[in-house]
Amino acid sequence: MRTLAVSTVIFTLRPDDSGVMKLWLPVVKRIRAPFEGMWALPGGPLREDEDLIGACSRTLLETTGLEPRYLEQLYAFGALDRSPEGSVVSIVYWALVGQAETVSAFEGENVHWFAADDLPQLAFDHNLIVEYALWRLRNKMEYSRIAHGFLGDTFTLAQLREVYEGVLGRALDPGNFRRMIEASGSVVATGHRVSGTSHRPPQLYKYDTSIDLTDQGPLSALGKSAELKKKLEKTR
Amino acid sequence: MRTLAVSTVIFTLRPDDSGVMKLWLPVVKRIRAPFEGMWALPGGPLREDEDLIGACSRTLLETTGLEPRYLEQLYAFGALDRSPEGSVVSIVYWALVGQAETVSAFEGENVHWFAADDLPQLAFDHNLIVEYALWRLRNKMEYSRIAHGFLGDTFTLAQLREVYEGVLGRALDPGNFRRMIEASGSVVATGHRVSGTSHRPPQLYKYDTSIDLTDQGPLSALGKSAELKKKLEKTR
DNA sequence: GTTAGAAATAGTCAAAATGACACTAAGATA
DNA sequence: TATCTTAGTGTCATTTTGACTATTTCTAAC
Repeated sequence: MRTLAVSTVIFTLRPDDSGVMKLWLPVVKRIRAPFEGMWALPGGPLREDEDLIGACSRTLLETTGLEPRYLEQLYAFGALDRSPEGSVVSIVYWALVGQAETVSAFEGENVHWFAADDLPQLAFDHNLIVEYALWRLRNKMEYSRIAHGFLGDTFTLAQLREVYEGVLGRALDPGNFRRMIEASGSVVATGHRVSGTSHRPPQLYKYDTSIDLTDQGPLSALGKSAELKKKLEKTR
Repeated sequence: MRTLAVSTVIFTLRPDDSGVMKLWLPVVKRIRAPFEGMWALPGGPLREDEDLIGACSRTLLETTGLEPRYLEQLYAFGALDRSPEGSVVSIVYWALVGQAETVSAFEGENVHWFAADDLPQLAFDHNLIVEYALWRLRNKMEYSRIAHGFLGDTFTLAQLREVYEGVLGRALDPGNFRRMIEASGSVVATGHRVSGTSHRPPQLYKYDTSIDLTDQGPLSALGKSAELKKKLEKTR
């Protein structure tokens, strides 16, 4: 029988030396063959009694200490030559964590964070998987609201814009960005402002939770019909 | 160990009584428990020596006689309560076949085609899976070129438009559709025309194969990201 | 032949969306 | 009080989109 495992690509945003937001991700050191000693995506085999996303959350917490707020299936990799020993089908998820959550993450001998555009050689086909996850993240950025996966409950439009800029890798016009976000109606002003800045205090916003546009796979894709959505909750 | 299987949702387009194109898909009768006697998506367990897409093509050919021209991974379903007996992780693919290819398909006792919007109760969570595949198909229609998966090598713009209309479920303006397709540059005129129509003879087109925009998963997504992104920006 | 019908193809026009950029507002700080 | 910095607003030209109109080119009916 083929081995069945899960892995996760988890992204966070960190400012680099020049203050520009960049994508970073954690990898763990492999402690056994194949690829012993190399960096690899966190993950592990699926247990008898758990579903895919459960295995994902568990292995992620065990290996990195992270509990991402956004977790979505990326792809099932099942090429025969993926692993030099035995053949493994990996269901890969991708996730977003805010900077705040990363402080509770392990970091040291066995867990290390790299900039997504400066990764070392990883075990298996994990470099390819990261490339694909990056492509998906950037793509999804343009038509969904996943950006808040990087942010806290409230945020300024400048922070939201920095997320977009970091992910898309280019600067965006503040005025046009504001117009775009306001037109989407995905965000509501809290009425509060940030004080202590050396300039005009920005307003704090939060996501409008009355609508959810993030694609959590088949489970939320059919958001239009309420009954279907209810039915789907059960299959989760 | 969990059982690992593949299934496929295969779509084709057929005109209904009033000539409007509708989506149809084949299902096979289950010959053993669970859900014995019910209709289910074609598929089967993964063999030791084959990869995911290979298993998919094989089971599809064995059960329905179909060899789709477009085959893409949809999702991995792994909820614990999917199956009443044992727990199964299904890697589901979705596929498109042209009307011409469907003549070689089996049809009878054990294989039956249904209109996608008029499906019976299927085994397992297969109705849910079809819903998701439909959503993906419609979505993908708007930013990629999968439409030609339904067509032959050459086609008129009216035929291409009928594909879009059938999938999206609404009529499209012929003039605007032509403008959109021509602007995308995805299609080139062959110089030939269809004769024998009772009106002005339409030109035959073929897909510009110098670019391939269909997303065949992570393997082809790379290297084409620039074009894809450009395309995506255009369609937004 | 001539003409009606039907779809192919081309063209028009206003509304909406987008991108570049200027301008005003409101705080901290020197 | 002047200056700096970002928040937030407004403008304008260009592009895109949707709804329509007009013209072309065939077959079939007359």
